[in-house]
Amino acid sequence: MTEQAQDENKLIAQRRAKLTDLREKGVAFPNDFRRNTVAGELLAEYSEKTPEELEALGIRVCVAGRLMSRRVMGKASFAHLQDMSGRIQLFVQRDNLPEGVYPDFKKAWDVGDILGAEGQVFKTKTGELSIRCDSIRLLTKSLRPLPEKYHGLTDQEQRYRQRYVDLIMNETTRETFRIRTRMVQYIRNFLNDRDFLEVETPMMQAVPGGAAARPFTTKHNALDMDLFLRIAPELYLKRLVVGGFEKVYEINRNFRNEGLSTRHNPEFTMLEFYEAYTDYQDLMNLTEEMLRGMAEEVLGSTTIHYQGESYDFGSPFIRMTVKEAILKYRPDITEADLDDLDRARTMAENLEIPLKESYGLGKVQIEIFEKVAEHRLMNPTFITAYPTEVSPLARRNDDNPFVTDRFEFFVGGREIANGFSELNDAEDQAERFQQQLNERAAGDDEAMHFDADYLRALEHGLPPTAGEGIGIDRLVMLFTDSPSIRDVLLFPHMRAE
RNA sequence: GGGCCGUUAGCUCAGCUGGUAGAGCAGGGGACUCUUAAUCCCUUGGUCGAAGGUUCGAAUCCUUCACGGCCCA
Repeated sequence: MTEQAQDENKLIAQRRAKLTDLREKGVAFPNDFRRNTVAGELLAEYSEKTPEELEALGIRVCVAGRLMSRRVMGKASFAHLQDMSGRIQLFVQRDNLPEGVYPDFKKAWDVGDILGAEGQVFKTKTGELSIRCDSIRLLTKSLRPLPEKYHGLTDQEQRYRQRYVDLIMNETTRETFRIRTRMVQYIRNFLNDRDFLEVETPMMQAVPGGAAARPFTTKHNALDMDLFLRIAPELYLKRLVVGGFEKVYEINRNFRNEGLSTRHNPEFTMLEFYEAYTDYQDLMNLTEEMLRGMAEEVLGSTTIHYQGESYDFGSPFIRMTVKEAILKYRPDITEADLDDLDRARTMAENLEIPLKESYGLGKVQIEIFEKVAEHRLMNPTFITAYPTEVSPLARRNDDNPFVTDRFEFFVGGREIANGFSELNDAEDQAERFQQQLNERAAGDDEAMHFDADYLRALEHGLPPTAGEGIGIDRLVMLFTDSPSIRDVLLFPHMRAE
């Protein structure tokens, strides 16, 4: 038995028999039907017209799409055809069609089939815009039954595994992915308007860099060489700034070899952009402008409703440092507690945070921040002054080299973006890479690799630059009120069936 | 990784303290020329996620596994 045969059933067998009949009669999968409009266009153009006006206009149209419902009343039927733009009702009458077509429509064709129809636009007695068909054809036989018309497809596993069925059945799914595309288009327009250059950098890298994460490995056979799927494009984009592309961005996939959750998929989409002669403050301003504008344009509102909460993208975004955030949410902790390694470790242990011996003060502070503050950052918030220890690619602050000119951006308790003034001191970068190697040797397999070519690029001179990464999937979750990252990925990663 | 929940017809779901399975929709047959979850009459359809175990008897109880969902780390 073939794999395919395992889920065959009577319904499929009946449809296969109908397809066999079609093959015997001639071309079973014709491709000569041409439509001249779509459902949404008809509805937009003629919904407001009266039946009399439509009769006087006498508009003839050709539409095509999937048969989603059929109500047979003897010698006449109503049906709904769904195309990319929406649904239009068909009125199909035996005596308005060539001999023999109507019985096929009733018996040989099934809900789910792809049809082409031609006729005049009119309104039914109940006022629904419809097409009175005088020609109708089967264009593609569907062999598998669709889910039930009322409840549709609700099983989440099937919605993810068989996204094509989910898209056929669920308008909210279709809308989620349209919004996703509009968001990405908004970003492209926003950055293009500001003279950023969109580029593509390697997905397969000999040295994985730009983030602290475990990479996927692969092998190039001809070169007999191990390669890593990229965890970030960062180091390549900054090489381009060295090369003189002073404003660049890339929107593309990153791959991280981590567990799956409602917020993690092994491949996910990231926007990264870099602009020379700006700093992280400029970047925060740009981010705020972009996200506010995106909400207005894509959702028509600066208030985002997510899982019962509301987030305000219209007011100025909150800005505070890592330490301020900790002190705000834990008034019992003092600044002095955070500035001393021993006292900070005690604080962390009281909070039941597991610490490694190798953690310095900066890492301990961040662990405390993540435990007590991060999940409480609901409205759009920039957190700044990240410790240098946890920011190996960011520029040190001029007044306090313990921290960097870096921010992360949070909404709804979730990290959405990460940006900083870039470290363009090649010698400092070399030391930071060395420190990462030490951490790797100490057992941290997420520590960064030493990238000698990147250092060589920095030695040519990276202009003062700021750069940022924005997680597109999490942003889309927020904008589409989706509880799981799988809801915003067309084909989320699943275990084998 | 841990806890809880789920997996029954193509889909959405019932199935009680164990007695070998049901509905609606879809499908098949019939009636019906303004319906829209069309309606009315008749009707087909199941490896109850998988494998073990307990029992005279398991969809139901137990164990393990698979997949998914939610929460936690």
